[in-house]
Amino acid sequence: MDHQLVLYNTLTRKKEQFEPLNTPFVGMYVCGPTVYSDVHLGNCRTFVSFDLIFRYLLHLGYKVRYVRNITDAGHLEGDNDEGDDKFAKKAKLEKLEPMEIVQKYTLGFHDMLRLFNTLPPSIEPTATGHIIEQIEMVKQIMANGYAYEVNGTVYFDVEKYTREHNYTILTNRKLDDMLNNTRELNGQDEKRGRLDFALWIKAKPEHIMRWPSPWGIGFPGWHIECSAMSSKYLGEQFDIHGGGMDLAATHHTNEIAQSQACNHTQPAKYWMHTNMLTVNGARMSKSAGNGFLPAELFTGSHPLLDRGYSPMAVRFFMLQAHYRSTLDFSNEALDAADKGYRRLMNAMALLPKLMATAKKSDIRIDELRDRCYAAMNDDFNSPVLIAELFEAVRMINSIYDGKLAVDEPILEAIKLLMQHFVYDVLGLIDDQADSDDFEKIMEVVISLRNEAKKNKDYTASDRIREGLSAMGIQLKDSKEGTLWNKI
RNA sequence: GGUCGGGUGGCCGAGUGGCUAGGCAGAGGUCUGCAAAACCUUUUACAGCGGUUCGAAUCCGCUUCCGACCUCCA
Repeated sequence: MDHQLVLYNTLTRKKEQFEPLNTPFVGMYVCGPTVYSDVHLGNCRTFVSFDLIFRYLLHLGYKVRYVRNITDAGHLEGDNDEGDDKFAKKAKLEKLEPMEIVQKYTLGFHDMLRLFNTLPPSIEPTATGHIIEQIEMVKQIMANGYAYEVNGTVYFDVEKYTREHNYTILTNRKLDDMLNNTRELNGQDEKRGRLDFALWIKAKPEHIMRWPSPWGIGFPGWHIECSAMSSKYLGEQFDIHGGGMDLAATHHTNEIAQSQACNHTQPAKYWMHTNMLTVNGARMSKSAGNGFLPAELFTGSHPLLDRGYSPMAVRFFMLQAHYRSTLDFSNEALDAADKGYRRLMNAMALLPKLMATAKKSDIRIDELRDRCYAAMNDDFNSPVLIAELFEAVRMINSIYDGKLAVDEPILEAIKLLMQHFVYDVLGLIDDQADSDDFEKIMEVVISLRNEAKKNKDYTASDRIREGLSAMGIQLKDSKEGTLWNKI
């Protein structure tokens, strides 16, 4: 691979040269959603971020196997291995089977991500589909001496693990502080150590999602599924493990411990964490009730939203910030992003209309292309990439206006550059593209208006323009002809 | 309380020891029947206080404010 891709590794807390374990193959595992409720915009940001990463790795020519799980079992309300099962609780609330809940929100999740134009992962395994693998992994961890069973529940022995390994390697927290700050053990707790977590949980009689195991009827703990499924599909060691930053401290820390205890190896070479979407400075979260649902986002039917925004405008908004920075949501910010997105798309629409007129042009397109790659190679810096692409937008507009002359090879290079970065890497598409029929109707309307203009019948031409404007179609006259777009 | 990350112009958001990020908004201009778009020019910055340095928004220290994680969340 001829590139200098550098990415930030949470494990080492610095940017590192990206060197896959087995070039050109790349294994990437990303923690997917727990499908017991609608995804909100914050969830989507994470998956859009990893979509950008996936797309860029593909663009560089890697053969990427992208695995993203669906958590459909074992995720309790309290992470201290207590509380109700999320699916059972929701099922009771909606008077449905737990798997109906899973199906409903899995479909909703897929619909939402399709609207954001994310590429589907190579494999999307579910926790319930891998109970056997999880049981096998728990057995191996026990055999290796890092887990113990109490009354049908199996716990991971964190204190034993810390004697040989660095449990907090991912977050660099001090174990003593964690021990002092962890919630008091309640009376009925069976755990030996307060940091121990459940690998397998005994099902109470009323618990619906249940499977037989060597320790009795029960269900898997939340963390074990990712360890079991990532090693099944990507091997005991793979390249990239990703997820939201909020997962690093608990979920990913436990994943590393489980894999290490089972396979005697670090599961992933690079750990990547995406930052949170915030609203008025506070994290968008399910419990805070400040999250937006798809329908609310698109229609603007939420108290915090002034109007609706298209999924592509929102994707552009997200990509204008770096994935490791928090991104603050506001109507003003979305409005600005929407306009910038339209400016970019209008330039893309102009691209096929451009003509090479010069024998030789002095546009330095190769320098611009180098800067685009440099931006993405620097830890997937999409905001800088977008800034560079706006350079190209200005070029495209100037060429169209006849203010800039371009020769054939350079014009082709510009087209290819935009194709690659706007469509392939950023994954943006024009959400206002219309059917051929509609395009043809508009051609007729515009030619009628231009005839009226030619005859200086401005009353007629303005009536046409105003009529279209009332429908949300904006006309733009120029020497080269009349363009239109929807507002 | 512990750990970590931030405070950049009207808004969003990159950058990071010396060279205009970019988008949106504002101002002026070119073009145009008018409008819009486009193009050109342009105003407003790096939380505060010290220190290092020829030079700091960028490094160091202190102060202050905000956020995240430590409890379910991407």
